[in-house]
Amino acid sequence: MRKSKEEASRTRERIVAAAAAEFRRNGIVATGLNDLMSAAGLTHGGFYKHFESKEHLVTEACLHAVQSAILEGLAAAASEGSGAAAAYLSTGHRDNPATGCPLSAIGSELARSDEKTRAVATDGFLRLVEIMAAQYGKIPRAVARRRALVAVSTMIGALTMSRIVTDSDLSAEILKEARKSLTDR
Amino acid sequence: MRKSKEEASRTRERIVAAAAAEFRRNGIVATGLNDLMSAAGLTHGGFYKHFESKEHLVTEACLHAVQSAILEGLAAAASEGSGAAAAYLSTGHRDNPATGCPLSAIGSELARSDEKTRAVATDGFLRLVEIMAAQYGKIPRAVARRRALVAVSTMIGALTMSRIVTDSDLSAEILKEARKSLTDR
DNA sequence: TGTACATCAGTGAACGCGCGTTCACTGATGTAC
DNA sequence: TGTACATCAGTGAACGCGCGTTCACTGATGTAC
Repeated sequence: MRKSKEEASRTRERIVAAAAAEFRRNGIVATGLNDLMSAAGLTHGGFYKHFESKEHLVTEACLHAVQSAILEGLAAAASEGSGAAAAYLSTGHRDNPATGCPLSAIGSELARSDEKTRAVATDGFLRLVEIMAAQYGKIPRAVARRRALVAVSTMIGALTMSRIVTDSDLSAEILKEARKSLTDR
Repeated sequence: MRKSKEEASRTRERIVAAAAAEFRRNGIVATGLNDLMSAAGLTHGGFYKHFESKEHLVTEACLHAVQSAILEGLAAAASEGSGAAAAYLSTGHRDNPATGCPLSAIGSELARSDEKTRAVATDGFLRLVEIMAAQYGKIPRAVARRRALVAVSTMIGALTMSRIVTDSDLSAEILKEARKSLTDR
């Protein structure tokens, strides 16, 4: 039953993609390797042919999530004139954590993850900061960066809260007010 | 071994307090009832004399966390002139999630909790919003509320990120910039 | 007020279950000659 | 190029463990007379 190198690396990629989605959907701790491997169309036994441990997969899944989420964020920011903040603070993003920003979807779990995973998350955060800073036009780089640091914090906090809150009007209001405060300048 | 009503209700309170701390320290899913009962100085068997299920305890622990965190936040905001934002965005708060705001400590897990728990979290969020709004002086109530909605989102996002980030300078910078942007007005 | 009985807080063993991880096995792929 | 052998991706059963939950039991507390 050995698979070709090419097919094996595609399998590995499928596991990482499934993990990136499931972790964001259900949380890291709450997602079992069994569910994960089933989601990737495999049996659980083969997991350790690809990864040393669940912890290692978490790091890779986080990297995958950051990269795909950033790519979509960039695309949205480039195509619309409304910018990255509006795309980030949309109800579409709120309602689809599995394909969205991991900093919002699993933020409090990332804070308890190992150094490597947190380094990957840090990198993703800084890329988001740069995307925001790049939108501020002709102000000094350092000033734009500082403003973007706060803007991205607002985005992450607002999206997280919009998912917690039980009142759907309040949820929409949080997103709207955050959007307004980040785009009215 | 029956205990008096009074002692029993003190025991119950001890379990809730231990849960509130442990959930914020280690996360909800990652905290077992066994650890929790030990932390409260009991054996695990007695848990169901006080609570219907872990889920019910989560709701109560969240309420406890919200109330005590708010009380401390209020005290800090009242005593210092620097305001609630400065207290919230301090390194002391960042380094002690077990006694801090649950929205930052377990935000992404709260988003996946049941309706009741999320209602408690919503209430806590709105109280934080009111505390912030009350600091804005003589602007219309609705305007202050909208501004506070964004301010609290920024506080939650910035504190969460300051705990994720692997670079301690960056962590401090996130807190500092968020503090500046919320107090320089 | 004192006595007899019911209640129930807390203990500790046990339940089934799913977790992360390991392992013997299969058989197609890759490699060496 | 063809053949023989080693490699290893994936399977499925099994490992020990801790999870949330249940239960029989103990004995002090609460209650009824």
